[in-house]
Amino acid sequence: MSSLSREIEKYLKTLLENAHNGVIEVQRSTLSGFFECVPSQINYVLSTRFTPAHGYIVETRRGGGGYVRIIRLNINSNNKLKILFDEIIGSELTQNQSEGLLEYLRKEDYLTRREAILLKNITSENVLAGSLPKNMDTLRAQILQSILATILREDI
Amino acid sequence: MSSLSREIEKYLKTLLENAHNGVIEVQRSTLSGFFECVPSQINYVLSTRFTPAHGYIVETRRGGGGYVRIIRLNINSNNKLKILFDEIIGSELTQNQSEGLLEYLRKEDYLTRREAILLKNITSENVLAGSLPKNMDTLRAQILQSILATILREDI
DNA sequence: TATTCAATGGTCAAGTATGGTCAGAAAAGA
DNA sequence: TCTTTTCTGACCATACTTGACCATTGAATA
Repeated sequence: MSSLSREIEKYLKTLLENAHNGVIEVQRSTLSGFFECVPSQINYVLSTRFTPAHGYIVETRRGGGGYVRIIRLNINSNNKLKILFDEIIGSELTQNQSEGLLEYLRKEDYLTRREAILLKNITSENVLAGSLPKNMDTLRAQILQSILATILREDI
Repeated sequence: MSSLSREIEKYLKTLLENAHNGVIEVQRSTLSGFFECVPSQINYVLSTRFTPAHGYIVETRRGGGGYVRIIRLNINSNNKLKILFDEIIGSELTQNQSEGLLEYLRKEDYLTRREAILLKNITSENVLAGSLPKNMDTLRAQILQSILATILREDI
């Protein structure tokens, strides 16, 4: 059972796929009308799935003729990779953010599908389990275990 | 008399049999409703019968539209990996050991050269730095940093 | 020009829908 | 009986949805 947010996300990403320059413009009210939800639902989707960490920038404008513009970042054109790198140094990333970033790197073909899955699993809660492991060697074992499990998967 | 846990286990494994790619998705609440038990019973079954050691990976998501995804591992054809896997469970690995293991996986063509490098860097002392990071989000940032650094390398 | 106001979009907190954890009770097995 | 496994329920964490109220913009109007 997919959530509304996921539907809206999918819809927007389809629009972006079909846009030649990786930019789309929509109206918040129109979108929310289409999906029969409150307008702020759109904001929720944007703020959880179209952040810079996910590889997107959102620009908006209020008032008459207002709009929501979603821009998919393209690494090649503006050295985004190095910028990302700098931004991430010394920072913290939630699972959602790191997942988004890996997905982005995948989409930009900096990672293969398998690489992305490997890395996503490693940075997931299950591996970096809720509580911090006692020491680095334990953590390493958990990571290697995750790697082996991924290699063993039938569906990739 | 078969226990409820065994029933649930059997049920899930039947579903997996009928799934094409060894992956199924269920909802915890639906399942517990079906078997008329408390939701946490499902967790019990998952954690006692669908662990990586048993040949399964479980991925979950909370919140609206949440799910429990069970992925069957392909252990039949890969005895060597399975043995390795069992050895690692609950153990600890020094950097040297994990590097050796990755090297082995590379040599046996379970990993590409690039994958091996990515993973080796992640499990190196520099990333999983001597002292444990303050929290998971910090650790994730360190890992992503390492990934980006590897991607940026021109020699692979 | 200054003011007003309709048309947009933004924020935030509360409510709902999932799933997770853990400790102790109950049941089963040795 | 003693131990292990199973079951239960109270409490927790995360993700999604909704609605009341706020802010900005541009066009119409005074």
